[in-house]
Amino acid sequence: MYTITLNARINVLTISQVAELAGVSVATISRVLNDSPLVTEKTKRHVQEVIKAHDYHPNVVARSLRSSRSNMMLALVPHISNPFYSTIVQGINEVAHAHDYNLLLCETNTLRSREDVFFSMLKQKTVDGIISLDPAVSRDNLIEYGAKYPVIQCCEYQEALDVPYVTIDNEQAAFDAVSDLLATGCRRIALVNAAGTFGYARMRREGYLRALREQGVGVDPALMFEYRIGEDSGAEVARRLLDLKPLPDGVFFVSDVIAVGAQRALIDAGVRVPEDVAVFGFDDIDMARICTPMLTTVAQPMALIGRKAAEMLFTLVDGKELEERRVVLDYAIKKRQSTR
Amino acid sequence: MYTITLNARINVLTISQVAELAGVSVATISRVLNDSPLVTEKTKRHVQEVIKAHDYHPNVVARSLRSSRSNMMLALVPHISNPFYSTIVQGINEVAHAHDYNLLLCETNTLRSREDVFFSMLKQKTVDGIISLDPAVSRDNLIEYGAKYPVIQCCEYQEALDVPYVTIDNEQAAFDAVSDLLATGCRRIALVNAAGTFGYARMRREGYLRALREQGVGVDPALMFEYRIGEDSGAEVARRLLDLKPLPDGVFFVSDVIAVGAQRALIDAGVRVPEDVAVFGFDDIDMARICTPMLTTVAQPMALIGRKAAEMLFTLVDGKELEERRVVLDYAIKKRQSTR
DNA sequence: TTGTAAGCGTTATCAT
DNA sequence: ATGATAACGCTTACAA
Repeated sequence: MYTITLNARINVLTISQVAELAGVSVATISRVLNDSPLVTEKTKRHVQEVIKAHDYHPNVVARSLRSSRSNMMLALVPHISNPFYSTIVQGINEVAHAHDYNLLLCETNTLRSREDVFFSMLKQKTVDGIISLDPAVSRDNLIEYGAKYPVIQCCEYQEALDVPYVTIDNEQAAFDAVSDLLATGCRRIALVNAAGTFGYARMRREGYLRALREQGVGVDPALMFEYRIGEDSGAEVARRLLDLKPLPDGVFFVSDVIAVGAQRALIDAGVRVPEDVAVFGFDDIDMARICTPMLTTVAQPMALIGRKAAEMLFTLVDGKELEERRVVLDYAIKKRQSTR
Repeated sequence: MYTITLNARINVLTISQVAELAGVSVATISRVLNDSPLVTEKTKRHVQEVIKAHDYHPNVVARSLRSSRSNMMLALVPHISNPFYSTIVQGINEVAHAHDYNLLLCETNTLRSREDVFFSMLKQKTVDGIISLDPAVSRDNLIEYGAKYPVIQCCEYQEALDVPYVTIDNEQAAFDAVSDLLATGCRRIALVNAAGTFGYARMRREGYLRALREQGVGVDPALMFEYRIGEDSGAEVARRLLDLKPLPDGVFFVSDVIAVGAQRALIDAGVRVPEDVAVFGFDDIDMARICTPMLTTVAQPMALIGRKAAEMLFTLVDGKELEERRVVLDYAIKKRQSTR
């Protein structure tokens, strides 16, 4: 005999109530719910009818506790309001929903303590996997959790760690961008880069240096800048650029967000773009096609990157082997008005 | 060879193991964990040391199953990559983290089926509360769930429903914007609005009409447009605007995202802004200060709106009474270059 | 003040 | 093929 206990707040059926309604055991209900082949077609149909008739939905928390599966994945981003990240997240979300998963959105604000909390959710099975978009993510967590749980590095990655990743060829993309700047006559090309602790920043700097070297253009350390993500704005970077005498004739920004802001400030200061200074961005966010002049940039396939990362994560979550542990997607140079 | 071992409980202590390590019962551990006053200072300290020494973290799923509290809240947004929403979400997130809560980010893509799934998480205690940013959210869900669970309407709201909300005075803001357009000489002012099914769209239209009426300017239905959120781009809207003969001398857009895109297309078509057509936006997203000409707009305090909504939600989650169930925050008119 | 034990709603392992 | 029942890890009466 089953006791029927109604939820205090609202009439939410439990599996045992459904069992009683259907005249079978909870085990049978559970089997139908999980598509077990051990149920006759007849009882299966009957149970499904009862479930439908009473609008029963299994309790996901209980299921998660018992089965150690949460149907939830986590995306680690530095700041969600950054359009570069939010577009990738949209791609991740598409795939997550297709797999009947939900996305826990976690902003680290590049704080280590936050990050630790999020990674520990893997142990607890609060989430089944993590996609890290955070370039500041710690090696330790990546090593510790990446070895035991589904973890994918997205965009930023640490090669040595054997944690699967999806990215573009940052060095070559930067090389292409700077080569284009050189080909259109620039000779004093500034580099506005993220912190050198980030792999993508190092690789883009390599590409920048290789392009200069290949054209026999000398490197001027005074032209190489670093900005702090989430702290320095494009306008601030522009001020530092304007202090340069003479002005550079081209600037390669490793982020569109910074590029459009700096370009705006440069123009306000009377600089002509691209006549005085050519501006090259990176990412191809919406703003790049809306600012004036429209920004020449390296287009990253952001939604695709997100979708791919999510698909890789699900392969891991399903306990399968990844065909490619290192996925390098194509980028594209978008020539617009901010360069010659 | 690299294999992911799922369901393997590695290194994860349970409460009973900690109890054994500390030489007390699980109940005592639980009491320490939950700050119960029924534990002596001495045992409390001892237990805390053991917890710290072994890096024990309670399993949140089990806790959630038992206590019907998930420490998770849900934000319902139409599209996360829309900068207006992502900035509000950032505000929500700040408060959530301060309360030791996590944010489940749910994109409805304005799909009813999605929405239903998310609301039903309240029943299951998968989430403790919902903040809806979706203007297309259904009355039914708001009524059904709003009466029984913590639900806050954010920006968009349905007055009649008695579900608490935070917003700005949309009618007055639109009135102010259009009045400014009129004051600077515009007489043929177009309205580019969201679907009339949305409350904020109706209220902004009211403000538009009141401003015209007050200045004795006739209303021309041919100047009133509707775009579909997430489908029509600013460029498409601009095309429809360009079909108008003669062109309007001012346009009031109820969304910056559409305004900056349309302005860009207008300029590309040879229209001078603001000389030929003045452009007024709404929201004050980052792009508004970066596009050329810089966009005159109604600034909504997005991060503040998000924070306020989250605080209200927590009041409800804590079972307390809301001091204000209808919060109307201040907006500000930002005059920039796109109007005269 | 501390311990014992009964759930929370599932899934999975036994029997039958 | 189906049913009874023991976990999953925690909170909380109720006992001691």
